[in-house]
Amino acid sequence: MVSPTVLLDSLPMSAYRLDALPTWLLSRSSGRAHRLLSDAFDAAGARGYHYRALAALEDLGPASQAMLGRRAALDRSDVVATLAELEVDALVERTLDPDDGRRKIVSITSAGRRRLRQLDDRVASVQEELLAPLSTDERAELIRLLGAVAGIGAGED
Amino acid sequence: MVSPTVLLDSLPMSAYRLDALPTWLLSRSSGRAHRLLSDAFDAAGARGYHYRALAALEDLGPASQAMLGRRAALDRSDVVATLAELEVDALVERTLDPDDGRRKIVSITSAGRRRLRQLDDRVASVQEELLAPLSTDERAELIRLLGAVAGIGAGED
DNA sequence: ATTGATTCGTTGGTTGAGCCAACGATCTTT
DNA sequence: AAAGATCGTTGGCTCAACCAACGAATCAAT
Repeated sequence: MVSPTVLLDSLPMSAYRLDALPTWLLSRSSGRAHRLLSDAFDAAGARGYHYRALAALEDLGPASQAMLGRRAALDRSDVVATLAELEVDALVERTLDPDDGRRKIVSITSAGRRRLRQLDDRVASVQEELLAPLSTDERAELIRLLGAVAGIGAGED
Repeated sequence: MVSPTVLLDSLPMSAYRLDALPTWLLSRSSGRAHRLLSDAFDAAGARGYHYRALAALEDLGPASQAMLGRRAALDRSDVVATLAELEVDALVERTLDPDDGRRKIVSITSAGRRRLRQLDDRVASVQEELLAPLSTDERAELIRLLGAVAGIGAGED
């Protein structure tokens, strides 16, 4: 364990210590992102969980609810509720897994794909608005650094 | 308004679209940061609001509750509750502002400063753990980029 | 083959951060 | 003097995230 004061001393100084604190900056920018996304989603009558589920589903292909939950970072119980909502509009389908009686295989429907494309557009607009202060290179760098911090691609199944 | 598809096309590709989405990466890393901080704080019998208030107070010097709330991004009502909790342990003091009957001037006490130093150590450890995958240069760059995205230093009073 | 552990979907919760509305009191603006 | 803004305070609300427990099904290990 490195001495706790080492990092802060090497950080850019500000009149206000919070403004140089990575966790604080993360919290603030994530909060802003969340606000923008929320607005965009409920202007479309959707919620964040819907997008995460649909996007993960199209990427995964037909998958069990448990797999879907892992991929979209949704608790099992939240997957249940989310899928129930998506099923109302026939955006997803559930069938029993013939090879494993515990599982249900979830698939995105063509209506779901259409819906996902709508939401993708709105989500892309939010990225644009959020990253407006950054150049193209800076955006790519930010994504790379955040990926490392978030532990993406660092072997979870 | 830029076409929504422009950004995503210029982004690094991943097998899973969420993993290339800035808002998603922000949410994930912020979530991880929040979890680490929460654990650190309640191992010390504190909460995030306490640290934010104490840190902002030491930086600001004696300040009104409204000013404190703006600086620490706390709602007025949350400032009230937080200060009440801090006052129990005499970490802050409140006096009426002689120049403005609406205001109360809040000051951090020496006990508050001692407490803040404890929490600062724990917070620094969390930064270290969170940023472990990054080099020193990368950490500085991440802070810079997040500052821009969060709109820090972009003129709020 | 039976037992023990694990996984799956589901139900029914809890927590905490972030807000919002409204109020009386006080200041500021006109 | 009147109208509007700001202050601290009370009492709420929402939503993302998470947890515990359950019966059913599967898997692992003897």
